[in-house]
Amino acid sequence: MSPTIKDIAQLLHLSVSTVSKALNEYPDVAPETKQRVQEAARLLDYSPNVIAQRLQSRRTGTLGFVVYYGGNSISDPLFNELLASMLDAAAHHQYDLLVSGCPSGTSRPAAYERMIKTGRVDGFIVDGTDRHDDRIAYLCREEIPFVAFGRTDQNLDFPYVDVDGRAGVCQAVQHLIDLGHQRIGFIGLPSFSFCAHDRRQGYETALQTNDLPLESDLMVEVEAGSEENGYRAMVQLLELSHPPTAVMVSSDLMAIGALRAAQERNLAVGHDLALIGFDDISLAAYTHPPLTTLRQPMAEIGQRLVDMLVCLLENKPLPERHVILLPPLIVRQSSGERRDNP
Amino acid sequence: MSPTIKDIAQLLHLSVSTVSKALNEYPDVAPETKQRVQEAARLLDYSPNVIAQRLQSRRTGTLGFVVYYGGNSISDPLFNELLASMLDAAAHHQYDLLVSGCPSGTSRPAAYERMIKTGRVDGFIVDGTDRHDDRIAYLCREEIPFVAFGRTDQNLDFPYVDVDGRAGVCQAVQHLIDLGHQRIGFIGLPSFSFCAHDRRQGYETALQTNDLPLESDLMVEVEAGSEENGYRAMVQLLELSHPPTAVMVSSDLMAIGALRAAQERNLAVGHDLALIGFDDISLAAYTHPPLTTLRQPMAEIGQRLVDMLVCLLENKPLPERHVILLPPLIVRQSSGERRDNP
DNA sequence: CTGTTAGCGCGTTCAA
DNA sequence: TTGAACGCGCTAACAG
Repeated sequence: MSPTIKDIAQLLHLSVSTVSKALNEYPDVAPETKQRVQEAARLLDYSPNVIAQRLQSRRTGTLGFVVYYGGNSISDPLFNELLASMLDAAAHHQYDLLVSGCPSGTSRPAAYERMIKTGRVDGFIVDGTDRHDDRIAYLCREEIPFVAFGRTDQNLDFPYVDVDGRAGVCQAVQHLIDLGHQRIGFIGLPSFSFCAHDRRQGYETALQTNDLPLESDLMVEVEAGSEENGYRAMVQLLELSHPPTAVMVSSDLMAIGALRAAQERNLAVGHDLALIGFDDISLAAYTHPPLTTLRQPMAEIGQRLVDMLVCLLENKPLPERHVILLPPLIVRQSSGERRDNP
Repeated sequence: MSPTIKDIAQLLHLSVSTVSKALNEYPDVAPETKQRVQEAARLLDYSPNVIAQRLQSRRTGTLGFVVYYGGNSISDPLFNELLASMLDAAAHHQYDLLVSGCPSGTSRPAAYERMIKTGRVDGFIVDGTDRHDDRIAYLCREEIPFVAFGRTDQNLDFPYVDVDGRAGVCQAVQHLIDLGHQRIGFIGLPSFSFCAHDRRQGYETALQTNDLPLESDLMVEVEAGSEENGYRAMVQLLELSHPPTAVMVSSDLMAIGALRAAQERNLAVGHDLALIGFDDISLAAYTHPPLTTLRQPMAEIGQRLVDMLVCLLENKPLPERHVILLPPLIVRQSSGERRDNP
């Protein structure tokens, strides 16, 4: 086994507590013994047992992150980027990140309850909020530290980071209108999710601002943001007697499915049909044609989430309790050029 | 704070050890007291403190998984699927999964050393092996329990799960030859990685078996498996004075970049040019045209890795120490129809 | 069958 | 400046 403080103490004929102090830079220890202890620690290749430290400090130094296989959470291409940035930030603060699946069949709050009650983690990052989110409600009620990526429509005050999907989509749809489009379709994510609703509002706002009618035929809502569902939704729009000339799609994955549906009907996207996605996954630049989309700044989001949660856990004041980031519109070729009025 | 065994003991006027035994289903405790204890535990909503359990048992019940932001590990689209299946399997065995980034600037073995020496984890899953892998060498030397996804060319015996890239690519290239292709290009991953080398061997074997010449012009090796690099490699192949009529690409991400390069030159992939990828990421079915590729069975891989590691940690015999899975060839449209001989 | 005692490895009193 | 004593919450050995 790896050496303990006790081993160092015996080697140097010192007490365990003195060695502990020396290793933790306490002021009340002779410079000389401190030196000796630290040398011995290096010699024996000593590493503190974090389990023991955690038991005694009653803090785990661990952030919890619960993912859902079935849902959109882990299958989202941006998940990787989020995880990478959170790992980076957590390491920077000397925290571990415990990733846990939610066993299917159990309620979502139960997964969080288990992790916190058994003392595995000190707090949570919550990803992918719903408009009415039982996890958020639970965590607020129990006063468990957490930061969410996403807002809710519940009347609860909790710290979050979010992307302004409404403003983003509004800007994107305005871009389509500026290019000369009048019939613009919308493919939305399931509306129980907050961001789905948020993005849809951006679409509606943009149309209303430009005195364009809202037509329910032009708005399709899918069950999950897969390529398959994007494909199907696009087929549905293209089969309308009076199909749209442009479509705002709520995720890049769906946009790629939509692209394929258009291409199978020999529509040249970027010319016959304008398409805009959401996310800016790395593949978006490599579709044919490259996808115009709204970029989610995942690196910043992950870092902010972790920074905020660490503040909460260490009782430091939060610089900002609510962070809302604007997703920049990345114009590529799928949205096309200015169009002659029909 | 959440209640402890001590709280239950005081409530029932029992000793701490009796309560502990009752909760852990020890035989030497009166059925009646066991009943009372378990009722009280439910009443108080007791959960055991896993940190304390770990300290006393000297086992963390945690599997370690180190990822690299820079490398291919976390940015790989299959990473999600691997993680999901590992989480599922780990939960099934009652293990936690601690995901940790490798701080850039430190050596790779150092990340593993830190996790095991500080007692954060009991063992590791290692992903993305190199032909000469310093992590594997370290873990073998220190006799730290681990299972690798991937093999190495070092003379070390360790448990692993791997995909037979050689046989897979060989089959795919044979498929191209059977369709009538004679000039077949190859886009490979960096050859320090084992699987890159393995796949390349499959390509070479297939050509040799069919008495086709190996031409170094037709084999491109990139620095990392990104769309961008696939794009560039394909441009390089297409600019040859005598370009290939088919290309085997070592990853779907690169294949998507390659697809785009071909399309920009107005080549109809699946007709003018055949393309086969590797991985079968979910998007592969939604490119234009859909991508023929070799499927990596990630769900099975993740589960096997975890099952094996758990066996190792619990000193159970390993059913198989070396598992090699065949990647099935998924024929879609990018590889095209049978071709008239030129 | 139950309770007492001890110890996992560490940090933190408080005397000496 | 050092060390003895205690406790974090739990399990395990041994007495009773």
